[in-house]
Amino acid sequence: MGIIDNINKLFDHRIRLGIMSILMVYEDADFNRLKELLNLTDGNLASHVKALEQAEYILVQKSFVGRKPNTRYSATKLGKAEFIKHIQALEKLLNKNKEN
Amino acid sequence: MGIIDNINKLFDHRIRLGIMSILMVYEDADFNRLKELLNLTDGNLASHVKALEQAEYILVQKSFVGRKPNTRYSATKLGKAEFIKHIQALEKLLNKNKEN
DNA sequence: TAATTTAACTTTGTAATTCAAAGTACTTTA
DNA sequence: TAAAGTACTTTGAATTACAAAGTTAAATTA
Repeated sequence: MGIIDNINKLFDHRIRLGIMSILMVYEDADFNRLKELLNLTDGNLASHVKALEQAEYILVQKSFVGRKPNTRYSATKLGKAEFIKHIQALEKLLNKNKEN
Repeated sequence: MGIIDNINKLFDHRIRLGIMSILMVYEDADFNRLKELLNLTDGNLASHVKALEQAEYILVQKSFVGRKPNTRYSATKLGKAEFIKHIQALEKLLNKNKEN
């Protein structure tokens, strides 16, 4: 088993990593907040959240805020667990052989 | 400026991240060591080290060890500096808003 | 000396990924 | 009624990733 095998390929991209790290800090974030924080086009954001949604790492909730449609995203239990595993794999990789 | 803009695209891939993290810990590593540690095919490893070499993040040194050809890779000053910047950007992203 | 092996690639070709831009549907605001 | 906002989907081009096979050159083994 290689040392990078525990790195989750879905998180091995700055945008999805960014989305998840935002959703680890905030309970939820809506489409436009993510778009602004990550500086993305609509289509690009949509495709990345879709990938995370299909993996069931995030939950999508549609509603109306006032009269406007609003889509909120939040990390699922699975998503949070996988994200933590990913970070631990990253840390392990980066701190490799500091002691042994 | 988005919060992921300081993530170096060259390092935004588990294999190249793995190569660099190895070369941050060890002065150098040869082709077969990297191949084994990262569990890669020859061609795949060759293409990733080439990308890092072209960016001048790693240095390639060919020699003979005993009677066998041997290719050693080491991180350049630039590579080390960029890697550290990348890790700091990662940490910043992952610890986002822990205090503010 | 001929065949095989090892090291480190390069080439090839396919598949997947990424992304901007444009298009869509619906609603609301001017 | 026109323009703008929300959240997409579609399109298409470019890039990237990867395994597998081929290559080169030297070394070893038969």
